[in-house]
Amino acid sequence: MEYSDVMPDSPAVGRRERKKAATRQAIADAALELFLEHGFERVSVRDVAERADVSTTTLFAHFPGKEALVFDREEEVEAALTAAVRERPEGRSVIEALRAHALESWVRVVSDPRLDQLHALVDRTPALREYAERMWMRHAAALGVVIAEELGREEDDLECTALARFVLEIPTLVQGRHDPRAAVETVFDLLIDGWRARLDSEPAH
Amino acid sequence: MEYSDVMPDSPAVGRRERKKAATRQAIADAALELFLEHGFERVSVRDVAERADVSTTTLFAHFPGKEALVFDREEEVEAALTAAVRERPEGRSVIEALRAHALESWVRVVSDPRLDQLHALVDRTPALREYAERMWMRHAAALGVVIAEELGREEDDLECTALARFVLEIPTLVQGRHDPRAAVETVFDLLIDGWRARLDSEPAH
DNA sequence: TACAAAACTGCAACCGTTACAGTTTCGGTC
DNA sequence: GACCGAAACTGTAACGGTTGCAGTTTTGTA
Repeated sequence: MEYSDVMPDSPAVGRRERKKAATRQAIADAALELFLEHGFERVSVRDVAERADVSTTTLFAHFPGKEALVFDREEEVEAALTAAVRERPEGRSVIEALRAHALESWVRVVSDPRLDQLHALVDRTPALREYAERMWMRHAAALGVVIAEELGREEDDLECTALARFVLEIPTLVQGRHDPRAAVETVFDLLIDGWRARLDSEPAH
Repeated sequence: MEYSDVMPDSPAVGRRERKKAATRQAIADAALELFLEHGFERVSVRDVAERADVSTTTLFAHFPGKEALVFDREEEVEAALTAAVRERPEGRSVIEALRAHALESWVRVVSDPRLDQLHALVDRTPALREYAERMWMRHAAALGVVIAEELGREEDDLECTALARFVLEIPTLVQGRHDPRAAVETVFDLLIDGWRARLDSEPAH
């Protein structure tokens, strides 16, 4: 029995991992700061590394590329997505769960000014928009698998993977519309009609 | 009245444009040749320029980037796509026209060995696959507009733009399945159910 | 024939990214 | 508590895509 077993609250992680996390955070902070101030394209990774007081080599040891400096925390997004499906309330269909999740999480009225700034930055930077879309669509695989699991289908079931991809298209589709909530609802209505009596054919849960 | 007006058959284009086109073709040919022989990543744009006997500056005057060397002729693809909708046989719905087009053009049993090689090259090169998908999805805007026109909707009608994007997802969705034709049919069935009585509500043509 | 635009050139530079070879720091082990 | 191997970090140098620039050649046209 060891100390970390007795005190699970305190960081079970040693100095090493803490320092690593600190470095990563310093880099991300420096990047965001510089990007917001001067724009993404006008800041070089060398600038970021300098500001974070690390070598560019170290920077790339923590982030796979320049764009990734902005999109930290992608795993959390995917986790929330799959959780929304997996832990949906009893009796609610998969699509309804996704609709609820979309309305809650994607169309939020942004209040946090930091997130707001970040969103504006991504919005005005084509390279970041493209990167964001690529990252986003990579969740399709995971989402498709979860949906298939929940419905007792094969992992690569076409209807499930299609549903996953189509749902993930929604943010792109409704972006920039005057009434995003209504737009989300409309698209989900389309999907529900298409998948009606197909996804229900197998009992959920 | 000028010579070119009397002889519309003969190239109305002068030596200048002809040479320009020749240069472009030489570059594209050199690129494809080298890429097929050594692989995309192991050939530099400087190599391509050298083989085509032009400067790299000239190369980038003709193509916006390395990947674009492979994807010539994207306008033609988009033209075929919109034409499939616009010039569909009398009485056939937009979705049906797209389904037919998809089955004809996207699931072709490739016989041309050149196209086959090229497809294999793209398939085995992640950078090219991503680029191809990005290019492909850019057609969504044009397709959405055409669909909206055909149905007498607003240009940015949500249901039309959504349909366009979903249809263009299909190649990605059915890629690598044992029966692509059946997969295409399945997805179109889903879409038809979703859009039934929505797109028909406005008379086409 | 003369002139302006367009195509092309060579070169140098910037930037993202990686390889490399070495140093420091840390965690666990005898 | 010294020791060892792994992991984090460093600086430098390079590679490859891309662009800017200043100058040369080619071409259409007045």
